[in-house]
Amino acid sequence: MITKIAITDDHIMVLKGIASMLENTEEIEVVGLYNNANETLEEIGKDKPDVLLLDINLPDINGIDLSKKLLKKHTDLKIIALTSHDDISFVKRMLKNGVHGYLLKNTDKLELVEALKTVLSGDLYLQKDIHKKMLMQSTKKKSDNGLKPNLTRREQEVLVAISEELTTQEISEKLFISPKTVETHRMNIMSKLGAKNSVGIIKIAIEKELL
Amino acid sequence: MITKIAITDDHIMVLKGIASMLENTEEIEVVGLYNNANETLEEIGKDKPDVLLLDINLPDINGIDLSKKLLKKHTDLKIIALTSHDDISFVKRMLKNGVHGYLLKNTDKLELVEALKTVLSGDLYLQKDIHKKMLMQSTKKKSDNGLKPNLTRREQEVLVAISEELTTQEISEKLFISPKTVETHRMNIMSKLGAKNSVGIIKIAIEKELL
DNA sequence: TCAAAACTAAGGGTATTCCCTTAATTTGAA
DNA sequence: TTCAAATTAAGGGAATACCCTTAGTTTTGA
Repeated sequence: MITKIAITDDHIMVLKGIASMLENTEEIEVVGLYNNANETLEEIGKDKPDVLLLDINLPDINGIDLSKKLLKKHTDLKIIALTSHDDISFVKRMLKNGVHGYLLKNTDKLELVEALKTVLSGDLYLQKDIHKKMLMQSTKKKSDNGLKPNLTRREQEVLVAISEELTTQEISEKLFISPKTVETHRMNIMSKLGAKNSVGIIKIAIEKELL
Repeated sequence: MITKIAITDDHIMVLKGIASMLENTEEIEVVGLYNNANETLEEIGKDKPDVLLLDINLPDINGIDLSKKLLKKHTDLKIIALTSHDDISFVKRMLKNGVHGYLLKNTDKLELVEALKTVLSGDLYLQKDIHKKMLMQSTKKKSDNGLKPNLTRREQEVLVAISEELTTQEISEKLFISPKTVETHRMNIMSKLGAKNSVGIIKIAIEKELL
């Protein structure tokens, strides 16, 4: 079973570099080399690669939109994102859009073949370095949340009720307290969370995982 | 430089298994073996390990709370979580709580040493299998959200403004449209998302990643 | 046991949201 | 070009949220 590969990158060096790395490999055939997004969209239909190595930074269309479009038309296509370095935010969004893996451009042949295998088997391929960065980033963000404001038991109950889209009246009936009391609690919650209104309460509560 | 290791696990087999795996290794010294959380909390102060291999499923205290407590007292301690298999949700929460790595219990010596090195150098160690699962899970969840209701461009802008805790008046000034138009958009957003009020809009928008 | 924190409640406004309807104008895709 | 979708806008009223203050009661931890 021969695997057909295509590559999209606006730097010819990269294009030829990867192609030559794969040329001497059995089981792998390079069927297409594209310089930009539009060329990719036009030619991929006739080349029919199994896997596309896709540079994220393209001159015409950004990698996110391009991969979305490609995957809509070619549902069987596997896409591996190529990144130069620090565009981790892009990688995250591309993964959400159904991209199957990502690689740094300084990847050696061994890892490249490994990535191709993984992706073809249906799994996601996730290069170590970037993966670590992603997790570091996400854990940093979450610990960056600051201290959890400590809401009282009652405030917590009111918070949950607000998040259930209940009105003050309905909350008061649910908790068997006066609507005025509910309002007091809501005001205190707003002040503790630094929210301007109930929308802010919910936004911050979800952020800080109070719900 | 000798690295001091301690291990907490309620299964003696596991405890001795890991200990013996590491015994013949230079540079690594096992300084403590603990059967449960309380024993760990009591003894770790005098054993002073550099790294603690910590089983998540303990009889007395759960791994999340334990690691939180340990890291509060011993800020230099590195903790690697040991998981039996499918408790990925726990792993996520432990990472948030500052744990430095996690390993499956069927890890071989090589990977264990690799994990120790990584963690000691200040990085996170993330075993491939679990890592993949985590990403699969998170991408699955995100596509599982049901169809994204397709808000129009303008509705999207209004949505963002609402999430910024702006009032109708403020939104109208930001977008250079009448307050009445903003209200119309908000009503349409509510109807499209199935929300009862702005709180619901934000809750659902965050859930479905429209923000 | 005793003070602090939490919970309760209300008055009295003002501001904002919610709801329904109708309709003119603009935009985008077939 | 043409028609549907999107954007704009308004009237008008009821409902709800927001804001500030004060204050009695209950719970709880030191």
